[in-house]
Amino acid sequence: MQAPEPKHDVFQAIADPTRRKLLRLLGDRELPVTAISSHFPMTRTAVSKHLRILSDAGLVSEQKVGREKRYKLQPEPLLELKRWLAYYDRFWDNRLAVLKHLVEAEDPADIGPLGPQAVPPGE
Amino acid sequence: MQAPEPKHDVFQAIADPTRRKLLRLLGDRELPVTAISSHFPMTRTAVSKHLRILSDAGLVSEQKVGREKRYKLQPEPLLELKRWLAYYDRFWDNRLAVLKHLVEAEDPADIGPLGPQAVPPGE
DNA sequence: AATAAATGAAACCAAAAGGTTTCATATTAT
DNA sequence: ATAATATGAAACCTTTTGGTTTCATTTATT
Repeated sequence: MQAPEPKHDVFQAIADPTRRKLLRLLGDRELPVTAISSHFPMTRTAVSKHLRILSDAGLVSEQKVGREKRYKLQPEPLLELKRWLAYYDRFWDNRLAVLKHLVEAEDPADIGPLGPQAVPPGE
Repeated sequence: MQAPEPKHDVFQAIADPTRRKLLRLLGDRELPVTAISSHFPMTRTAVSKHLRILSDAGLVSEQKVGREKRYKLQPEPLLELKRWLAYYDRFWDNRLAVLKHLVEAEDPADIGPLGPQAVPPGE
């Protein structure tokens, strides 16, 4: 089997502010197009097109339920962005490392029951 | 003094693959336009315009030296992207945490004792 | 002083992006 | 069966984007 090779890449997908808002919205809840579009100052069709682009980039998944199609966040492709970004860590010096920590700071309770040891040996 | 309020945002700036290549190139070395453009299959003017967009987003700085203008990476605005991205850490589960660790390849001692993050306002 | 080099601005162009309205289709409700 | 709802496709429009060529300006070289 071959990799899906998305039509739109994640960099382009997140370039638009509407699409970034969509991702935020669909992280919380799984929603059909009409419900989604009520949050935006544009037509349902326009929102639908944005969703298509996000879907092409693998950032949302679609599930058809009766006559509606529910969209939900699929965060995995954002890892590519994270990887791209990680390259530039080397350019941030110690002053900025402070900010970096503030920004990255994870809730320790949110790491999950397995904790950091969940990473198998041999990494 | 007021914040510079960039004309182009970082999301849009990195959406173009040429501009991402430019950032990589200018991380290593500080270069004038003509030297830069030799790395790209387009005219010097086109490269110059891309540099302008990166400059507007604060991602490169310009220094005039004689008749040439040297460009260099300015990584700080990428922190905004990193902050935006950090929001989605909560959606990656343990399976993906493995990949995340592979991808980030950070010293575990570097994770630090900081508490939960403040989710930034805006998108 | 004359020439060459490095650059940006301007005018222009084709294609892509972001939006609209209209229409067709599938599914549910009455 | 009929009507209403949810959606995508199509055609269309305007603005932005990514590129070009040409020209003017500033700064070296010879």
